[in-house]
Amino acid sequence: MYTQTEENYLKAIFHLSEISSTGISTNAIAKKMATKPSSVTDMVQKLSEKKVIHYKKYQGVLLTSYGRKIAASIVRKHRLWEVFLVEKLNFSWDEVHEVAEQLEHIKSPKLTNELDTFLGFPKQDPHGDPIPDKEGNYDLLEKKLLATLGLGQSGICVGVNDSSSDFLQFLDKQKIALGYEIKVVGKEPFDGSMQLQISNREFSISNKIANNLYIKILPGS
Amino acid sequence: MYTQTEENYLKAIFHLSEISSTGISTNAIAKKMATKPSSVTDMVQKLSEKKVIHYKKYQGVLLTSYGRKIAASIVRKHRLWEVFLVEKLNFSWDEVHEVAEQLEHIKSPKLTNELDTFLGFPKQDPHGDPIPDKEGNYDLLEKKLLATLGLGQSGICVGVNDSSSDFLQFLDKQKIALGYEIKVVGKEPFDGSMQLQISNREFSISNKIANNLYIKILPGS
DNA sequence: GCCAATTTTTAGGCGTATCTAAAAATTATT
DNA sequence: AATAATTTTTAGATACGCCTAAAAATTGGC
Repeated sequence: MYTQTEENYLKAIFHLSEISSTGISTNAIAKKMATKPSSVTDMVQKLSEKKVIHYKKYQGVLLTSYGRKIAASIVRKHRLWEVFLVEKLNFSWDEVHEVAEQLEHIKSPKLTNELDTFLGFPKQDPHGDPIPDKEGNYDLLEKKLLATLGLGQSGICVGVNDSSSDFLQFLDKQKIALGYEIKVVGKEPFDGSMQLQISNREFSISNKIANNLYIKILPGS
Repeated sequence: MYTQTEENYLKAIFHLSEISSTGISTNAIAKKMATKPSSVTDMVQKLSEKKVIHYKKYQGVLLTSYGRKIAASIVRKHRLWEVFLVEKLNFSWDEVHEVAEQLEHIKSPKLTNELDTFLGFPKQDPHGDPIPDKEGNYDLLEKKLLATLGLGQSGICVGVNDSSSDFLQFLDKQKIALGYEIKVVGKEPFDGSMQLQISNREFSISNKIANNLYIKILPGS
């Protein structure tokens, strides 16, 4: 069994591993965990003894396959709870993270799997991130600019390129927000503008807008 | 903010207060928490500094009104989660406690209140214990012998007087179990036997049986 | 390839929550 | 009321997770 702190370190290393494929540095972990590098050294030595990470002095760490499985199960719980909070308890996109950080540490395989069933086996969380299955496997969703999507494709809005207040206010006015599912229902070759559908609402945006919105493609679209 | 351990001590003192109305002894708390009396002394000194209990050396402890409110909010969360687990996630009566012990420490007033709404503002948990409201108020349900119930009254089966295997096997055969709601639909003056209804199933039991089953009366019955 | 800058580790300390063993206070017995 | 039994508290120790300060190893610049 792992303490909440150990689980948080595993999760941090898991997320850092998704970016850099080399060994994860003590400093990188310290930054992510908002602690000091010396504390990280203490913890990675402990995690190494527990065989969940590979660690050699001064060489950074990597998850063992065992450690990766544990980390994935924590991420699975985190994202399932996020879906629950948004879909069943009227939480908004930006309120879920803090609570899910707590709920992800609840230890009960039955709870996790029944929750999964209750929610209808969702494949993505409200931010468009994939939910690992019981074995820890998940689909990597590709992040693209909205402008690159083809007709009929849909995805979840996950970020902006330009964060000027003009642009953010435009998004607000059009009721486009992170976490929304957007479907491309038309593309205008002449000016690159796009016809979009968000929850049965249709409207069009310019090419400039489409080049400033990041989207995660939903599989099978 | 309180640590999980502090919350568990508060809850233990809260439950012990429901029984004995005098000061709660160090030993009683140690027994309930499965720790040593010396550990309890350490903790009650800390809780006393935080003004959640009244404590004078060698004289036991009592919750302050502030402490009682905090304890009630933990019990509220525990029991709401129990309802959730049983009604939404197919947990059985006896599986919920361990998981609820973890879930009760999640800190998010919005979560608690939305959960309450989602569940339709239940007044009892699956064991028939009352769920405190936001202010920490709750109805005390009276525990009675089934034999003392009047015609038309109903309650939740919460315990047995006689735990001989003969008696427990009888309950099993009749499909009577803790947590079940029982309604009295007939009383026979001649031999004191009773006609019961459990989830649309009707059958009768002898007076001897009725004198060995504890029931919590549901308000308004 | 050497020296400086950076990163990482070690050493020693702190607060929490626990324990055991022993001392102090209370309660019960005669 | 004095002593015995019990309860409670204190004292000192341990594991966890964190810190600061200093030492050691690695990396980068010239």
